[in-house]
Amino acid sequence: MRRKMTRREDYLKLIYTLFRKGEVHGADLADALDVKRPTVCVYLKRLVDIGDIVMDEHHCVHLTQQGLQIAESTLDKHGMLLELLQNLCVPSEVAAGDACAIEHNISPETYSALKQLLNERQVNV
Amino acid sequence: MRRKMTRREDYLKLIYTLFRKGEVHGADLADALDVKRPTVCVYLKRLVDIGDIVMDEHHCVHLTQQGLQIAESTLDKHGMLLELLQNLCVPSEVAAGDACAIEHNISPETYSALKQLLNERQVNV
DNA sequence: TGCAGATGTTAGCAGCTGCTAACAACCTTT
DNA sequence: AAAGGTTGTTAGCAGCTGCTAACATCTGCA
Repeated sequence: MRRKMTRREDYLKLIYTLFRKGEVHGADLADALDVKRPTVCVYLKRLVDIGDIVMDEHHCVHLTQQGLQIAESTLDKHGMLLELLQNLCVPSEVAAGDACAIEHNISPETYSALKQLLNERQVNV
Repeated sequence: MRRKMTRREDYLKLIYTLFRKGEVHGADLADALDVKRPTVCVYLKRLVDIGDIVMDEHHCVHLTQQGLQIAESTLDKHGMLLELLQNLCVPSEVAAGDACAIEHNISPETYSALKQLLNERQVNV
């Protein structure tokens, strides 16, 4: 029943975001995810094995095509949920947390339905 | 960030539901949750420790006030999410799965906002 | 050059959730 | 009463995610 993509998606999402601002190191991820460096180090090796990322010679993290696809898909869901909740007047802080928790667990059908709902509401301002 | 109430809420929700139909045994829970009996047995002892349930002399499970409150709250969220998703034309099977995954992770603010949205949509049929 | 601080890595631990194997306890059925 | 089936329980294992302690590596500054 549970999809268990939470950790993987959280890492890839963050790597994608940080990458747009410059090089991505393990310590950056540890700070942003609020976990310790060893935790990140171990899991990054996992992501390399899975094929979501590659490490360059300076220990910088780079997304593969596969990792990029997952990151973008997750960020897309996150953005949609965040906008929708904000549109429904949920405070931004709370909406961000809920979007983050929900994004890993919605089916394509629910995604489409909520996105359409959001579009309708944004038109009817 | 994560609330980690998933397992507890799933058990209590199910116990509540099964209890309305008769006595609740570990084997019933194992069947319904699609896990093995030892898994249920061990976790039921945990729920007793936490104070969510009590076991009677025939090994039947009973919710305490605390467990009842959590079960009802979870079922309430589940029902709201299910109705909302169905209202948005998400197929019932899929909606049920998503409701189950989302129900453990929404803030009171989001709950209220979604419930209000559902009410508005049900009025405007 | 040499030290200090940041970063990466390894080893070992813990809690959660699940499993199988094995045994105990009970109940039916012959 | 013996045999078999269902249920409960215990022990030991595994995978996930996190931690600390300790060590290695690198980098910049004095």
